[in-house]
Amino acid sequence: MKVPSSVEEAVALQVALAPSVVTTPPPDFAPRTATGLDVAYATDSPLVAAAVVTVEVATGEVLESATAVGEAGFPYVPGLFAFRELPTLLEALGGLSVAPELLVADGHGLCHPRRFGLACHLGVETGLPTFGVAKTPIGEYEAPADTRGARTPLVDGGEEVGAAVRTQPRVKPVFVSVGHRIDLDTACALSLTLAPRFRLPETTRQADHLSRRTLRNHAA
DNA sequence: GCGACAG
DNA sequence: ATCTTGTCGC
Repeated sequence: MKVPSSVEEAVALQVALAPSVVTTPPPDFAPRTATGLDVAYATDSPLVAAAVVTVEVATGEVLESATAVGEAGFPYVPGLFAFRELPTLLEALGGLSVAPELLVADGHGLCHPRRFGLACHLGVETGLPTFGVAKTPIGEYEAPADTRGARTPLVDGGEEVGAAVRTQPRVKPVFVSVGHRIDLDTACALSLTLAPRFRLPETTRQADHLSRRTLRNHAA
């Protein structure tokens, strides 16, 4: 993947790619597995560790994982942070022996100023159904009822760009949005299925742990 | 000008 | 994102 050399170039790339996002799932889409992705950053170096973990949707059991270590070749700019993680994430994905059926990104998809967040970019780049689960919202929303499964619209610029989903009672909701080749209802349903016990889906939890462990091992 | 701003 | 101890709860 080619990393833009300027903010202007990065924005232009997002604007150019955004129209290729598909907001409809494949026919009879019922993934048996889901692959979570996350990246850990080093404190005092440009090193990043990416981890991808494939779990069985029905049980949460880990089936396979892969990692990659690289460098963040782009500064952190809100709205452009995908460019920091994408190259290393794609490299890690290449390490899997079984092709993913569905990607679950750690961040937003259509909930993005140009409707092309990390989850969209990952989806368009790989061609795979993808959605994003973020821990922090962009836009406005009303607090969902305090019941697992409760959901309210996430609105940005007058558009519904995602949903606040309560995966656990008395716990802050997560923010789900479409990445590619999926619809919001399916993404919300899968988010719930993948988070039977904790706030975040098992996919991102596993990927988060593995990326941190990979970064530590790399230092040592 | 000042604060906000996924990870 | 990352820097960090103890503490409450299952």
